[in-house]
Amino acid sequence: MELIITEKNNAARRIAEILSDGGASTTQRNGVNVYEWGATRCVGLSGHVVGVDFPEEYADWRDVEPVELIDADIVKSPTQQNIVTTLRQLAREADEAVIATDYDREGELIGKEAYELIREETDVPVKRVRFSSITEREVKNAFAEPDDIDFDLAAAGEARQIIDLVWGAALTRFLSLSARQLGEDFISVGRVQSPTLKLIVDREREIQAFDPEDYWELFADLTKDGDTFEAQYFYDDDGSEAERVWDEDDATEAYERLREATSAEITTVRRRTRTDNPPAPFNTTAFISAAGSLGYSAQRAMSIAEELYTTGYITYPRTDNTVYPDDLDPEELLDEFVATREFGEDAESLLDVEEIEATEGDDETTDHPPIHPTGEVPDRGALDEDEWEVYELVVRRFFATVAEPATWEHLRVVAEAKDCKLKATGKRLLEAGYHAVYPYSSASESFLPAVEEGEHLDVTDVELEAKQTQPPRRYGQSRLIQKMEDLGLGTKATRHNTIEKLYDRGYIESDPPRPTAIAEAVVEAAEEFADRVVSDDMTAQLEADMSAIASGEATLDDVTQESREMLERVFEELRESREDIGDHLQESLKADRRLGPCPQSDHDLLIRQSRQGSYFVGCDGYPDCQYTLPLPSSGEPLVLEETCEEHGLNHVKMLAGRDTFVHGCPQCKADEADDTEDEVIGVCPDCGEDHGGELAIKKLRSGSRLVGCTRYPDCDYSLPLPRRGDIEVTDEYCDEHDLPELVVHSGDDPWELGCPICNFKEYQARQAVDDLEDLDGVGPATAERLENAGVDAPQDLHDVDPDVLATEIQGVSAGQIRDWQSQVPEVDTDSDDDPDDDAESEGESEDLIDGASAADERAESD
DNA sequence: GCAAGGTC
Repeated sequence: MELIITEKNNAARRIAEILSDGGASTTQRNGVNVYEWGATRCVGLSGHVVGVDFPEEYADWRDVEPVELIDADIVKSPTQQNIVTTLRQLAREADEAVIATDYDREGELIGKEAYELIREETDVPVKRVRFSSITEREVKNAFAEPDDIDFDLAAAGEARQIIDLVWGAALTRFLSLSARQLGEDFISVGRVQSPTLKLIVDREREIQAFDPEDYWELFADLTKDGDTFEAQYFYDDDGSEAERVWDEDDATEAYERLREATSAEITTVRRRTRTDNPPAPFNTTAFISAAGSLGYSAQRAMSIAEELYTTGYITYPRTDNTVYPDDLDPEELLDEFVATREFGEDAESLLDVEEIEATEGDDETTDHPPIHPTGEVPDRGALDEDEWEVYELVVRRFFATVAEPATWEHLRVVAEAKDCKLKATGKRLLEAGYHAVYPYSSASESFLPAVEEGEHLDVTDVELEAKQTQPPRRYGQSRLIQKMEDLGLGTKATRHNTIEKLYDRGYIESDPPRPTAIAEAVVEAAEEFADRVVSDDMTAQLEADMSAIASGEATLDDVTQESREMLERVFEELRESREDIGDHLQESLKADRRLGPCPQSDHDLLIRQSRQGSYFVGCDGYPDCQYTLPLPSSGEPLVLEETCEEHGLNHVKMLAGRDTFVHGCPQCKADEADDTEDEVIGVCPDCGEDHGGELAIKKLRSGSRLVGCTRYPDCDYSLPLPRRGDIEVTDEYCDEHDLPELVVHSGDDPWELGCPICNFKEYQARQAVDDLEDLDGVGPATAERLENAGVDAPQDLHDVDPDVLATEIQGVSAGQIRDWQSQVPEVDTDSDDDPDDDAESEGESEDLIDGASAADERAESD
């Protein structure tokens, strides 16, 4: 038997299809797809299936001095047990193995990892095939002439693994221990994340240090035959044109002169035709950047692209390549779009030209083709709105790369009035070219009337504008990813994750990202004691070392030993300053939680955490000052830059994934609640009969709203209400619960929430279905199939027999169902479905409802 | 529990 191993399942499936001429069948072993035809088996890994780590005795951070990690052994162990087991089983049955992982350095290492697993089972020959795109020609050619694994190249990748682990783990533990930050809030450092963070911190330093300068600009309206256009004053500054006037007296003088002018003489008219070339094919960075200008975060853009890739609509989204492979025939691909409603016309217009030639970018690599549509075109209804928008972007980018250039006419006009020079520029699109199929890059025209030299135009309006120079702008996510690529930081597959990691670690917040105080402190500490780890030099050196290993000029041991010695020297410096560093880090962590002055003492209010883990606002002067304010019960609080004018407190944002919201000033929120009367809407279903409790719309000091019992805290019946919007109590009543229907007014569309009990029940049902998608390997489509089969919530999985359910649902194996079952903790379900049972634990919903609950109310009376 | 790199 011949065994073929690829880097991912998708590649295995397609290679099997090609080599078997469509005759391969799929079976599952240990929940892993294996493609079979004749005497061949093909299996996909999931990237690295083994990982490096320290031996177990180094696991406890408190027991081990961080410096000991430098010379600790490093062990490899399976991280994807199912796949490793399957690979071992298949290896035992094989007479020959072929490694067909991706054609790049990491692919070589993943291939070598597979090789080592195979070698533990058998001595059969192991070959290596390389191809840059999974097309029939490339794949068949590669398999016709197999090569050997490049062990030097794989060793280069291993050196990276070792150096990253040793530096990252040792320094992360050192900083975390010195600041006494052990649990979840450890302080991380790494070769890629830290220089990326420094980029953001350095930019922030520039912004902080920026000293704005005053300047003035002058504009005059010129009119010809009723057509008016704006011209800007300029002067000669050492041979170059300058528009900004730095001296106020000069500016007013020019202004006075221009105001006296009634006409201006055109002295120069210059026309030029400019060619505007279509963009290069998408690699990952260019794609993220284009999606960024449509409003998608890097992370979101990539996750949509991955979804489109796995469903087969676009090619592999992680690529450095900007040159289409020879196999790609643009005409053939365009043909696939001709019959479609959305793209038909554009595709046809592109096919209209004599010869189609695609653009090429500067980067040509062997990893994968540039991102382009596969030619399998989805129905618009098969995708959600975001997916369609991103898909259309990829299609149109491909269109643009095979379209004609655009041409522009640029017109520049210079006029003179009272010895003052004025200029204006206009541009007109002569040939739309690629803009006709790619509406994302700007093609806006600016109008100038046709004027001739020597002509006199009326000066109708003159304006003097006082301005200030602006600090540099913060990097947006896509700009940051671009910078990372320029500096060689991270890879196409990891850059967006690195940025996400900085958010998760509390190093940056908002978008564009702003560094927190702890981020600044970490960068400062690293700059002083471990400059390498915040510099892109470390990556540059590592790349050079890896090249040396790959070419045989150096060995893995040489390179890792030298790196370890360098880290030893860093630790010699660090040892002395451990306490100072720790103090500084702790002070910065506090600064990130500081809101502003306490109204009852000279101290500051801070965000604090109760012993039960809930967040509240408390005074730094505690226990002398015991002033507190509540915070919402869901999410992690984040201090925003913006402050409340009335109380001088920073606004607070509650981070809770999709349900993140801005809470605002906690003092304002508490005051609002104090000033709002409860509004009774009906009888409490729990205690109305026995004790006369009533339900009322309540506003809590934590900012939440709820429908709760007036006998609180004796009765804690409650239903959630949305956080925002005005609530209208209508005179229509719910037959079942005898409560008024509610309508929420916020924005343009009123939201008919209805009876609060009915609403909450629906919300819980919806939530349960959504929770299905939180299981690994369950997407929207699978969730729907599960729901149709009667699994409405993750808990329901415990009531089914995997073998039976697997026969009912297409494409789902019993193994997968068992895996999902293991992801859901089994709890004793309360058969009583009284709506307030779960009110306390429910989170916030996607549309407006929030988890206002009895827990909130309790928190305020504490 | 640390990194960065794969992939889902």
